[in-house]
Amino acid sequence: MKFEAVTIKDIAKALGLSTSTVSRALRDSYEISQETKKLVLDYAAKINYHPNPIALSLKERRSRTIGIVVSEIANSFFSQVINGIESIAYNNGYNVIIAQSRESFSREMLNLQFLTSRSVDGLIISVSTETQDFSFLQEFHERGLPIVFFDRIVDQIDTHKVIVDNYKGAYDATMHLLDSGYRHLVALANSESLSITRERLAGYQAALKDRGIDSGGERVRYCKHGGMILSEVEDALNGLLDEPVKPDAILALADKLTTGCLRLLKQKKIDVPGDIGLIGFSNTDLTELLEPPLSVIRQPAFEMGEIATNLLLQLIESKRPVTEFETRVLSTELLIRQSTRRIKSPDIVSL
Amino acid sequence: MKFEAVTIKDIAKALGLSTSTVSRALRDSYEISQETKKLVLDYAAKINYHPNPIALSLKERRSRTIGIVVSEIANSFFSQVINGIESIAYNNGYNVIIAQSRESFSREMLNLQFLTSRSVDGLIISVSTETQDFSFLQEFHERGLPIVFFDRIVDQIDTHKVIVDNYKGAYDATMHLLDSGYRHLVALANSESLSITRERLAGYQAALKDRGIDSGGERVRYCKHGGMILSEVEDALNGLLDEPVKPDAILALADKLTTGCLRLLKQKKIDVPGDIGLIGFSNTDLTELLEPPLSVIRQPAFEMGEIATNLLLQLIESKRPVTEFETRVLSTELLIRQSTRRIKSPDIVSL
DNA sequence: TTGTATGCGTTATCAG
DNA sequence: CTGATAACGCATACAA
Repeated sequence: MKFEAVTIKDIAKALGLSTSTVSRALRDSYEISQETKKLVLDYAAKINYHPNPIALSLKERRSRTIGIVVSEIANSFFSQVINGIESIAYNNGYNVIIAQSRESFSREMLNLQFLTSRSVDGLIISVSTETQDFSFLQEFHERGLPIVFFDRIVDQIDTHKVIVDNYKGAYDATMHLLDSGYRHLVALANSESLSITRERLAGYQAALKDRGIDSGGERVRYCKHGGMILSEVEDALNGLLDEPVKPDAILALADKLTTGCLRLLKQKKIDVPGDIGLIGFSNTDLTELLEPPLSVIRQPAFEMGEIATNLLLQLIESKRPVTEFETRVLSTELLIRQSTRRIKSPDIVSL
Repeated sequence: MKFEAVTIKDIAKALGLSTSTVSRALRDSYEISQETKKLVLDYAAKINYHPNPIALSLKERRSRTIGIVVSEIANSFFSQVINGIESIAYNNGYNVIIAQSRESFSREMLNLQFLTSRSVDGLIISVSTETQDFSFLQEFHERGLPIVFFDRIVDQIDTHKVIVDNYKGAYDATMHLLDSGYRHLVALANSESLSITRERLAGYQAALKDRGIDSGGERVRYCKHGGMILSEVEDALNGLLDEPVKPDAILALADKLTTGCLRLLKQKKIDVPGDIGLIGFSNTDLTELLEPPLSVIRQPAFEMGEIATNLLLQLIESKRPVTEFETRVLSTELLIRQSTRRIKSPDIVSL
C-alpha cells in the first residue's frame, strides 16, 4: 500500500484539459480564461491537490529547504538556535532539515552528504568537536553551496558567520571569579580545534594576566568529545582537581561541560560554591533552579539562529556571487548568581 | 551562483558511454563488463559523484525519509525519542526530517503538509496539545501514509502505537506520595484532549480511590498549551494552591509542567518538599542535581523512538496492506529521591 | 554487454 | 487562450 498523491495529470484527465493548462491555472498564469481557472482551482481544492515538491525541486533545482547541522539537538543552546532558524525560515517559505553530528566527524560528513544531495539550498552549521579536517566543507563551499557558520565557525572558509563574543564572555566570567576572591582557577575546555575553545581560553587567560596571575598553562583540560561522554569530563575534572595547587574555582567553557561538571561535583560531594566556585557557559534554564543557582554565561541563541538564517537567505537569493562576507558578533550575557559568591562584594546579583 | 552537482550524464559524456551503462555500472547491475564497471566507478569516485535523491525519489516514488512531528525538540523527552528514531533510521538507510508543532494545531497541519508533500515515506508523530480535530491525520492515514503514533496517540486512528503505561506511572507516583504521608494531593495536567492526560489522570484518581480518599474532581487543573507558556502554568498552579483545602503535594503530569512548576514554586519561595511535595513526569537529567533532587516519573524515551521506527519501517516496507496493528506499552520508571520524603518510611531511595 | 526510449510530476517554450 | 513537447536526473524495459 502506497501513499499516492493527486497529480496535475489526475486533474487534467478529470477535467478533460491538458496538463499545461492545469498547471497554468494553478500558477495563476496570465494567459488563461477565468472560467477555466476557476474550474481547475475548484476541482483542485476539492480533491485536495498539492504540488509535488520533489518534482518541483528536480525542475527548479532548488528545494526551498535549508539544512542545519549541529552536534546535538538535545543541547539547549542548539535547540534554541534551531527555534530561531525555524522562525525566520518559515516566514520566508523555507523549511528546515535538521541533522545531528553527535560530535562525530564521520556522522557530520554523512549528514552533510545527505543534506546536500537532498538538494538543500543552503546550510547552517556549527561544526562538531571532532572535526579537524574541513576540506569537505571547503569543497561544498567552493562548489557554490551557500553556507553560514554559527558558534563553532571555520576560519579558513570565507562566508558569513555568526558568533558571540566568546573572548569577552570568558574574560568577564574569569574577572568575576577573581573579584569574588578565588585565586586558583582552572578551566575545562572543549576540543582545541574549535574556534570557540580558542577564543574562550584566550579570554580566560587574558583576565588572569591582567590581574597579574600566572595562568600556568597546565591548568586547562580539554574534552575531545565536548562532554558527550561523561567519563571524559570526569577524567578532565579529576586531572584539574589533582593539580599540585588545588583549584578553588572552575570555569567550564561549554554547555555540556558545565552540566557535566555539576553532575560530577555532586557525585563527588564537592559543594558549589562552598568547596569550589563554578561558572560556565550554559543556556539551560534549570541551572537557575539549583541551590544555589548557578552563575552562567548565556548566549543569545535564538537571535543567533535568526541572524544566521537571514544571512543565509541573502546568500541563497542573491543573483550574483557575494564577495563581501560578514561576521556578526553578538554579546554574551553574564548571569551572576549566588553560586560564585565567596567574599563580600558589592551586590551585583541579578536574577 | 548555484551549487551544481555531478550527474550521470556528466560521467557518460566524459567516458563516451550512455547514461544507462553508467547507471548500471553504478548500481552494480548484473549485466555489465568488469572493465566498464571499474572505469565508471573509478571516475565517479574521482569526480565525487553522488546520485541525486530528488531524482531518485521522483522515480521510485519513495524518499527513504521519515518524518517526525513533535511539539518541540527542546523538550528532553522528545529529543531523546528523536535520538532513538534516528539511530534505527540510519541503520536502515533512512533519513529523518524533524518538524515542531510547538503545541499549535495550525503549525502541526502546516508541518504535516510539508512532510507529506515532501514525500516522506512514513510518519512518526506525537500530536500537539492543541489538536482536537484529527481528521487531517485520518485522511493521510486513509490515503495510505504509514503512520506510527507515540506518546500522545490518537485512539480513533487504527495503526501502530507506542506508549508508556501512563496509568501505572501516575498510579505509582500517587501511591508514593500517599505512602510518604501526604494527604491533600492536587494534579497539574496537560490538555484534556490528550490521551496521556486521560490515562495519567485515571491512574492518579484510581490510587486516591484505592486509598479511600475522595479525589474531589476540582483538584485538577489543565494547561491547554501544555506548559509552553509559563503564565498558563502559573494560573493553574495558583488555582490549585488556592483550593479550600490547602494541598500538601502536587503531581505534575508532563515534562514541561514539572519544570514549570518547579520554577514557579521557587519564585514563590515555596520549598519542596518542606512546604509541599512534588513529583512529576520528566526526562530532564538536571532534576537530579536539584537540592533536594526531584523525584520523577521517567519514560523510556530512546527506546520508544527505536520501537516506533521499527514498526514504521515494517509498515513502509510491507508489500501487502497491514491489517493487524499493535500498541506497544512500555513501563515508566519511578525515580524516588528525597524530594518526596516526608514521613519516615523504609529506605526505598534509589539514586 | 551496451544503447535507446520512457516515465516519475512539473513548468517553460513553442505551436496552434 | 490552450495543447503538445522537452527537460530536470535517474532507472529500467526493450532493442540491438
